[in-house]
Amino acid sequence: MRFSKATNYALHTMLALIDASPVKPVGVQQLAESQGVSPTYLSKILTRLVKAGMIESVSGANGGYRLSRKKDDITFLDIIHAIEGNASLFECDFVHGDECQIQAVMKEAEQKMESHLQQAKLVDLAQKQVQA
Amino acid sequence: MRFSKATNYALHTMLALIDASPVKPVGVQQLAESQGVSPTYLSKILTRLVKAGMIESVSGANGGYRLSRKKDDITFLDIIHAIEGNASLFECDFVHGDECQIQAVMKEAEQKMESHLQQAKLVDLAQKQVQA
DNA sequence: GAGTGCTTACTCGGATACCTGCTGTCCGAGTGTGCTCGG
DNA sequence: CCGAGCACACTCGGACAGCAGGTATCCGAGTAAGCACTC
Repeated sequence: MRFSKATNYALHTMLALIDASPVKPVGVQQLAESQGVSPTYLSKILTRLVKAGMIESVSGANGGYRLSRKKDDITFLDIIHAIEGNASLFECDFVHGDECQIQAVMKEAEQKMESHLQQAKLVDLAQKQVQA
Repeated sequence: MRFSKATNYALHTMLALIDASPVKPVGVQQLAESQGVSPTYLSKILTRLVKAGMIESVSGANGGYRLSRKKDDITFLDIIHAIEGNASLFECDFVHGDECQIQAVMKEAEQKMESHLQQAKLVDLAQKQVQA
């Protein structure tokens, strides 16, 4: 169980978009080049972020992607859920009486991680980079 | 990114072994039957737990598996690491200057989850089941 | 009665097959921008 | 000078291929317990 590379691409791309202008969109080619991914593949990933309502795409010449929310609203968890899905990390499909005690513990642990990711905002990292 | 079914099997099997006698081993067939898995597959999973030093196998007639540690020492994290591996959930293989800020946040979140899993012990669940 | 050997029950490990999901590519379609050309 | 039309740059979405890893099965080998049989 690992996070997919797509999640990594998505996080880095969002960070780049936060640093960029909120008005003028950034092209996929430029975003892909800075990460060493193929533009077509990155486009596929960004489509998921668009559907999640985090960014919006501008087609046509000088098109690209830009944020559709305020920077402050974007958490790690939002991006991860948009890419990986909202499904629980652990699912016990056995039929015990009542609920599975093991699953309960796993979900607690998962929520510990998620609460940290929900509190972490990408904009904080962007500011750090600017300061450096 | 999800936990594998093997992890679920391993956790349930360990819980069954904790409830069972610490001396007399439990056969794979019995363990597999209670979870609806094939014995050969479960055997493969348990081999990993053996290599991790959590249980030991007894071959021959009336053989099977039994704990090789004290019940109190067995945490969720031990089992998960034995099955899923110790690798980090998130790896950023890009070459930024210094370390990746994003990866740092992800590792913090991962550690939040792991610390919870390390503190959670299977023996507590076993007791709950006995009480019920 | 004791010891030897056979049968049986069980795990071990490797090899193998299947399938799902991630990763990545290709291509046709749609869309907006800017330029050109004719009136 | 103005507007229509064209070429270009760019994203969108589906279809498709490759690959890795999880899931599961099969089979031969090793091992210990229990029983029978012989001396």
